[in-house]
Amino acid sequence: MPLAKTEIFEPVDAQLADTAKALSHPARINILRILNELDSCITGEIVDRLPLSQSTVSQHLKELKRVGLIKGEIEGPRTCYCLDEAVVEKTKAAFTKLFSMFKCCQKS
Amino acid sequence: MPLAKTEIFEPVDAQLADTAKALSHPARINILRILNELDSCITGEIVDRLPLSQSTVSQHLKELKRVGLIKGEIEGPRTCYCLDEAVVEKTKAAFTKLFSMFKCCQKS
DNA sequence: TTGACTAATCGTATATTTACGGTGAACGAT
DNA sequence: ATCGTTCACCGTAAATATACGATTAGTCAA
Repeated sequence: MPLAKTEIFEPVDAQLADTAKALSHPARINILRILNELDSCITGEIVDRLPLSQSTVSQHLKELKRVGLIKGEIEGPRTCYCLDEAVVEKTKAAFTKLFSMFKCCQKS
Repeated sequence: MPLAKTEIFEPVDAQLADTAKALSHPARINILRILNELDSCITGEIVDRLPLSQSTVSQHLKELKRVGLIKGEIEGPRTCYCLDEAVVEKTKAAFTKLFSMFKCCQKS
């Protein structure tokens, strides 16, 4: 990408697009499912449940953390991750708002 | 990316991630808004409304078409684009389902 | 048929993403 | 103090994504 023209657009759309980017890999959606199921867990536990290396999973966690969907808390030698419920709810609201904009979604 | 490991994951997540990828650029979200507003329009009209070149817009349209969110119909020398309402509604449902999975989104 | 117009595609440059193995910092236990 | 464990981060390689100008194919009007 030769120059990210992302700052030219509406902040609302830029933000939504950024969050969509974080959701644009199945591993990351999977991680969200895992964290929702277990409430909170250690990196290693997520690694065990995914067919990816530790370093790759760590990168995916970083991306989810970047957009705020998850929080990581250091507990001794481990890091304990969990969903940031406030951000998850806000994200849900943002997508709901996007889709409720469409005329075709207002009929039903 | 050295080997897309995307096929290892659940088809549901892969599909959702793929659609999220299409939504992961503000220009593409903008295009969806434009098509929703105008019901249908020509490529050139979209180009006029975006701060991007014709070829770049064409690429974004191609990506949206790839995941089915929009349809393009050739009308003489032009192409007329519009939302694929069925796919938009299905996509809305898919995201709603994802977010309704979260415990924190069930409380409210 | 020629000329103008539209838009997809090609080629190119650059940035980002995804994946991995390896390293190292931080912690806890012995 | 040393050792093992955990995991973030580095470097690297390959694939994709984003952007643009230029080209091409197609259509319509004159």
